[in-house]
Amino acid sequence: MARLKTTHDVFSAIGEPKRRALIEMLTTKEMTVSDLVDAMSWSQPMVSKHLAVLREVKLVKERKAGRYHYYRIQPEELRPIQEWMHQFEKYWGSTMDQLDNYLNTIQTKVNSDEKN
Amino acid sequence: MARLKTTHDVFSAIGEPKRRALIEMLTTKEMTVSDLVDAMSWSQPMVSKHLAVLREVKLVKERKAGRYHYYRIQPEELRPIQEWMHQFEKYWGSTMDQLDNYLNTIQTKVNSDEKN
DNA sequence: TTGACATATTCCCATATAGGAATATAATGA
DNA sequence: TCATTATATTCCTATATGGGAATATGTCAA
Repeated sequence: MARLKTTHDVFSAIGEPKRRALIEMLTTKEMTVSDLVDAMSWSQPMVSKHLAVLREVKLVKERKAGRYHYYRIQPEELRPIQEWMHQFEKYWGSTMDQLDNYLNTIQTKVNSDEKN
Repeated sequence: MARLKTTHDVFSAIGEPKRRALIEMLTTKEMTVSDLVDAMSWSQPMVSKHLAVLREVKLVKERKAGRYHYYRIQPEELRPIQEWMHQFEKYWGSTMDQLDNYLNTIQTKVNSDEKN
């Protein structure tokens, strides 16, 4: 088969840098499509199409007011990512360096049982 | 243009569920390709090809010992994701304790739903 | 009503997969 | 040397883009 659809899940959806940029832009405020077109300097169809992907995975929510469509982020939908990262945090504590040390320690132990 | 290469960055690389599974499997120990083939029940070329993507974005590191190629996770390469997520933490609370509570709540809810 | 504005969708195309199968490369041991 | 084992790469194909251009849909205002 080919690659997964970008709308398969949140991980796929945020794989595209432009969609991450949209999410960042929407972090603090609700914005219309044309607000986003101005802010990002992309074509209007490009903005609409990336928003459509984010909408499908529910990372953004649309609120229509006449001609204007206001988009806002749905941060709770990012939880799967946070949870996925969380499984690594339980090994590393607060810093990446601690995780490194932890992994080096246990992997050294495992290696004493090595095959060669 | 077409879609970004999966090796474009860490975000693209982990968009594929199988690659996330490999990373999870490598969290606690170094493993050879055949270890991973056995653990995941995928074909050997499939494992090797997904590892190649992870290797290219430096999420895993290879250590060759004779015929065996040991792979280990490079956790510091997950930092871009952690940092990107950090900006949203304020929406659900920044501590892992709160995340734990959230997860426990969900789990409890799921369990009680199953009983009905 | 009608033109202008706001947004979404469709068409087209070049590109990059993911997966299966076959094959290549490399290291080992008898 | 040669068969076996371990891993990587190549070939093939169906599929899904992301971007540009054109167009459709929806809404408002004069």
